[in-house]
Amino acid sequence: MEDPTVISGDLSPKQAIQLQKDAASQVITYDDLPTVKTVAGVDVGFENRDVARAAVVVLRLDDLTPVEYAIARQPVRMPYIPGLLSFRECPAILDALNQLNRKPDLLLCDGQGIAHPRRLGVASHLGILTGMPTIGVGKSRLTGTHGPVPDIKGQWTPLEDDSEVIGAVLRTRQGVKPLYISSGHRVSLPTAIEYVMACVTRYRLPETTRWADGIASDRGQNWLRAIKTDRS
DNA sequence: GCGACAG
DNA sequence: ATCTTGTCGC
Repeated sequence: MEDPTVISGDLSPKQAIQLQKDAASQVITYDDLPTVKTVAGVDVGFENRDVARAAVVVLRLDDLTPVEYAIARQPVRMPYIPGLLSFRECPAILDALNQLNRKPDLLLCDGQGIAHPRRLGVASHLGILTGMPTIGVGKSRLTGTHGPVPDIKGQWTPLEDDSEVIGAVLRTRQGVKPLYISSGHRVSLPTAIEYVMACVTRYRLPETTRWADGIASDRGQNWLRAIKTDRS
């Protein structure tokens, strides 16, 4: 393994796991990010199981207005294996990110950050690959345990693995299942929670994720015409 | 050996 | 992730 972070071609599960162990040591879990003016949401949808469609939507943090988006389609190379999600989705995401005119200051990814068996969920892996600050926003648990979460918007409970805090189980809205937040790269857990809440309005998912979901999935056209694109 | 298991 | 209608609750 020359560069332990590169995803080149198809890897066997064993190779992928070894790469994760090597790359995990490069993850930064303290705050090392610039002033955040724009936040992007990234998500991947699938067309007929064999084509991945990644969507990246950049929003202004102050009013959560979308300012730019990009979509990338790529043939699927790896199957979905719990713990190895990034190898399946990152190629398409990187492609979409490269299409942006201006890089966002922060990335909110669907899936875990360091709340992962080897501390390298898709958000952390994407952070290492791009060098960008990232946060993991999972809709369900991959690993770790936690106590009950108060049913009050903004409240959270630590997610831990062997008495190590790897994330937070956050109630983004009363009466709905909580979200699993964790540091991706260059963002601490407290800061991650703050930014996620800053992107939440009246729904369970932050606006970044809602926009990316909509565009990555089928009815993307409906969401696209709602964006006043400033691209040619 | 028997579960658990992001999207 | 994706397949899918109506329905319960604030």
